[in-house]
Amino acid sequence: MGHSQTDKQKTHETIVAVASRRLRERGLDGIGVAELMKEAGLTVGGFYKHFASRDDLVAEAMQSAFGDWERKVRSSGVNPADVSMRDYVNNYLSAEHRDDTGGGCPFAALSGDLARSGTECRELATRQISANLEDMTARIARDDQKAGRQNAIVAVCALMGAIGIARIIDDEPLSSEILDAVKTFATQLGEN
Amino acid sequence: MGHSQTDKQKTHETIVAVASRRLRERGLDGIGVAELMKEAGLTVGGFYKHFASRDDLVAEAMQSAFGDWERKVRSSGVNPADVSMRDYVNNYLSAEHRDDTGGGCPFAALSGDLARSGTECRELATRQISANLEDMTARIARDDQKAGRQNAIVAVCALMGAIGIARIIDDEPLSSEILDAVKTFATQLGEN
DNA sequence: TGTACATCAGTGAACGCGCGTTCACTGATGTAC
DNA sequence: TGTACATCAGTGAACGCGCGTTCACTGATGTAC
Repeated sequence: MGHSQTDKQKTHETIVAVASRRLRERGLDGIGVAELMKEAGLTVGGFYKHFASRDDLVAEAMQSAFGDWERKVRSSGVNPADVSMRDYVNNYLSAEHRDDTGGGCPFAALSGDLARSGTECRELATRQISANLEDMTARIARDDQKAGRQNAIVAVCALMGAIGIARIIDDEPLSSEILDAVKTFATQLGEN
Repeated sequence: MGHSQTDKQKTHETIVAVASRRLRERGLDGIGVAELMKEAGLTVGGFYKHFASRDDLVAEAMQSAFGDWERKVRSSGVNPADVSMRDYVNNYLSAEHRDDTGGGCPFAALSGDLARSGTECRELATRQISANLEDMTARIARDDQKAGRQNAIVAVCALMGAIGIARIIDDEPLSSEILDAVKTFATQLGEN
């Protein structure tokens, strides 16, 4: 291995990418440093050339997870800059999203962990939620602004709740029924 | 300490009660056996007179958490046997519930952990969710049965999602706004 | 009723394993002359 | 261009701590006579 700056940066990004997935899959303390480095094709010791501590990585991976998800959402619609309600809902409530926790919405995967985590993560998450609410409000073009905001909140909560519940349920038909019911509801909010 | 059966059973229940709260507060692997026993007023070693393993306790505490919550819900309304939508929603989306993860809805607290846990827990949780959906459907007395079921699903998802999000948010006004918006929406579903 | 013995919930030290972190070392790349 | 040296990403063994589990022991209660 070389030690040019770009090489190091690539390695860094690989570690963060692996962590970003695994943390969503197994929770914020669901994977160890050694295993993580192995999955990134490296060995334990090198970790501390990139991060001051495991917590440091978690914070960075969390940020990266929000970015990954945002990017995936934008690429899921016909118009990347402005994803329609229909596209957003079909993507969010798809069986693929339900079955790919590691590549999915960080809130749905980590709500419990986020609620318990430190100020830094909480502030980041709060900003992200605010942004999500504004995007959702934009998808609900209504005459009454106040009602639009309220519907946006309900939609965001219902979507996240639906994925959370659908992932718990040990019964495929019921799990799909939940995704579909919320899909129908939320899609209607986009039609006016 | 004596060793009569009732004494042992009381101790057992104390341990489970402490675990039931702490697991919801800190996640399924958020508390250690020693700390748990200390909070129950005991010492480590005695743990294995009651449980075969930590996993064994977690399973029992999970079951107990569902029971605790169910009991709390039934005691929150005017009529314990049949809690109205208004009572249910006001209880579920209260600041008290948001701020008392340990005494609150196990799904909202542990959705991530439950999705990752074993068959036993998943099956238990699935049964619980089915029951919750039926109760919610009963609260939404509609002419159209199919619409009632769908609205029940949306309501359950929105409630759970709202608490999850409200707990993450680091900004009291926004957190309350979310609870209130979903409260208004869900309460309306109960009025027909 | 009183006495001797058995039971077993609870004690607390000890064990072993896994995990985060440290550290001396390697060897490929970059720089100086 | 070629050579000697410096840098530093990555290695992998080792350390220390915490946690789940085990175990020999205690002492209060229950039972037998």
